Amino acid sequence: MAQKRQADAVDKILEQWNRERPELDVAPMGTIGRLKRCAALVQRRLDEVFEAYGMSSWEFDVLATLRRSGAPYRLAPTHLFSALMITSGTMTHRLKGLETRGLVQRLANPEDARSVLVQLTDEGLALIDRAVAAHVDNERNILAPHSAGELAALDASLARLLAVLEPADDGGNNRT
Amino acid sequence: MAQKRQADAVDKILEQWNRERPELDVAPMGTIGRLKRCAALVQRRLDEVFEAYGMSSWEFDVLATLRRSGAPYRLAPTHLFSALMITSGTMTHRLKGLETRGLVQRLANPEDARSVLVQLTDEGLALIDRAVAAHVDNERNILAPHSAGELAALDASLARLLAVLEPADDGGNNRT
DNA sequence: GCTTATAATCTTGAGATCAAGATAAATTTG
DNA sequence: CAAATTTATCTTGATCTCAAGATTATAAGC
Repeated sequence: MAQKRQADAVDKILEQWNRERPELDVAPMGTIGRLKRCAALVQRRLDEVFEAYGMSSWEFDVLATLRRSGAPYRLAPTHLFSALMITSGTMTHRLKGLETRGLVQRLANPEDARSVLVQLTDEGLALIDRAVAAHVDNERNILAPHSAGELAALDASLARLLAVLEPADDGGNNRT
Repeated sequence: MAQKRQADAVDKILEQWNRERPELDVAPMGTIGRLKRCAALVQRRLDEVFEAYGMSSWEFDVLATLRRSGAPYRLAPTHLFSALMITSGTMTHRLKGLETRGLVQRLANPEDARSVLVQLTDEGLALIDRAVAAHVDNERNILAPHSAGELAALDASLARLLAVLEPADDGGNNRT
């Protein structure tokens, strides 16, 4: 048997349910509870670096999506909100803020007058290029306590879970 | 070597970064990206059941915390917002809504006039007792495509990650 | 070329959340 | 016991988000 690990916050929740509702098999709560809790705690650590670069998590997400699309760092809002799993209205709001800060600019799309193209400004490009390096370092630090083998196992497990969750996802945030 | 799995949305993001910033080792982005994406996709699935019971995710969380504390299903707001990783102001707002719906009631604490005790009403107890059973079933269905061995590996990996993340967490949402 | 349907973006209104601080009670210190 | 500190909750103001629908442009059918 594997070494018994110390009880964490999720184990305590499961114990409570076992006492109160012993007829329920709450094992799935453990796995999903840990998933959610890990994600929330990791997000807090990520936010620390974003704050150091004067941006919020959502600003990083938008700028990074434009940056990794490659020169000329230009995408339609529809592409952006689909990729980021948010609604079109939220995207409008985000772009307004980023444009006010001078990090992106909106250009008319010569091929489709309904749409618009969002492009990183020089300033936006410089900011995200610095921030993303610090961000990956931060992520590496967060994972640093784990061995390479542990990380490979975690990544493989999450990839299998994602493979099951993702096809069912229609990206259904689009508002038309 | 393990069988090569099909590329998922996160793999595509990593490929883009490798092309644009080949000097960065973005492997940590893969693991953390999958963690966040799995958590977001799972949340959507969970919300479907909450909606079927006329509640939102946060309402479920508060009622479930009270329920699993055991009879008389009564906790102080401080305990609740600490357990739920939210601020005190958010808790006040949540309790107002739940009290308006008649699912909880607020009682004066005879032992400490600064504080208040929140208790499930009969209606709140009946609702959460039905909802939690459906919720666990839903979680079981979400994980059903995976073998017992896969689930054990996922749970063990997440537990190790959580063990590293959790001690560093001071639960620092309290406003005083 | 009209008419209808589809598509892309933006607007509006409501709700959730946080940070900061206000209020008030209990506790500690001298 | 009075003052200062700590503790528990609530209030305020700002921001983010979504759902629904308005606006405008393109595409398809006839």
